[in-house]
Order: sequence, then C-alpha cells, then structure tokens
Amino acid sequence: MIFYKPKKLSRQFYTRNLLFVARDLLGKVLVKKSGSKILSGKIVEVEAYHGDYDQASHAFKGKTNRNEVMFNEGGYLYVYFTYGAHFCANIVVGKKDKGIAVLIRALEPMKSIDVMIKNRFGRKLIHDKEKYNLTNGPGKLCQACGINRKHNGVDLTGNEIFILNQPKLRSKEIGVSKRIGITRSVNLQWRFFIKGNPFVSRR
DNA sequence: ATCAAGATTACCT
DNA sequence: GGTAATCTTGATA
Repeated sequence: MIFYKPKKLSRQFYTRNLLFVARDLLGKVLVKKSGSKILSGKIVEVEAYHGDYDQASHAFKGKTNRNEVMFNEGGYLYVYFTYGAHFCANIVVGKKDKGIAVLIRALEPMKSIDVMIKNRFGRKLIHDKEKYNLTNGPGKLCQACGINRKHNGVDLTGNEIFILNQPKLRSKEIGVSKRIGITRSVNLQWRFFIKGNPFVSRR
C-alpha cells in the first residue's frame, strides 16, 4: 500500500503556463476552512481565460476595479459576482500583471458534504440524485462552499482556502471542449474536465 | 445618470 | 430545449 501525503500547492505551481496549470488542476482538492469545519472537493472541471488574446476574458480590456485581482501573480483567488445572483471562483495563474486565470466549474464533494447541502438547499437532501446538483457548476460550488466577494484576493498559499496536490492524471482521463456560456473567442478549446465524472456540469 | 451585458441557475413545457 | 430572474459593473453621455 502506497500512502500519498497531499501537500498544499505552492506559488510555483500557479505561476506556470496557463493551459498546463488548467489541466493539472483537475483531480486536485480544493479546501476551504469554514469555522470549525473543513470543506473540500476534487476539481473535476475548469476553464482557462487569458487576458491578452482571449476576448472572453474579464481581463481582455485591461485592469478594472472588478478584475484587478486577476493581475496578481499566480496563486490568488479571483471571485466575481454575476447575473445578480452567483459568485464564480477563479485561480489566478502566471506572472504579475498578465491577467490570466482558471475558472473552477465543478467539484466532486469530499469533506463536510452536510455543510454544502445546507449552504445550497437550506435543508437535507430529499432525493439521492440531488447530490450531483451540489457543486456541478461554477455558481453552485461557490454557494456550496460559502465562497463570496469577501474571498476575492485570498492568497491560496495561505490557510483559509488552498489546494492540495494529488497525483497527475493521465491525458486519456481528461476531456477537452469549447468553453461554456461565453459569446466571444468561442472556438478556443479551453475547457478541461475529468471524463465520465458525474459531477461535471454538462455531460 | 443611464444602460446593456453578463465565465449562471432554476424552472417551465 | 427555452427563458425569466436579478444586480453589479463598465462604458457612454
């Protein structure tokens, strides 16, 4: 039996090439401390956004009040509010002032699932299949984990929110597609997901 | 000051 | 598969 001791991802992990970081984030474990509880989930779906030549990126038109965290160096959390209702969480990637990030689109819940259920629905699960509706979307996973505007700019090398390393996936385990819900730069194949995972937002 | 768009979701047929 | 809900933001005047 081989034991794999998960270690927190370092600054160095995040400051690499965007598409490498995006793919490598699949299978890693997002951890958020919430009072005495520790919430966690495996990252099963992500999308890459680049500030320079990607018109779908919030950073494409340069730095604004909303997106300024995207211009940090890699390893910070960029959280934005959209459609009057939802927060979405991104991992800032690359060097300072680049405006590069990876959107976390879906998690497979692991720890404190009871808290996620309460955050999402305010009640216990009625149908067993509802567990697949907890964190299978960028807004849903933020609601489940209690991620909101006050987490914008959090340093992922700190202790409040961080990501644990896991063994790298084989490329045959990773699916690739166009990104979802955008209207510009739609042809970039910058969505990555774990093939066959039931918590991915769209099958 | 006003306005249109939005990296979504839930609910409808 | 279609669409209403809801409000912040950035752009324009």
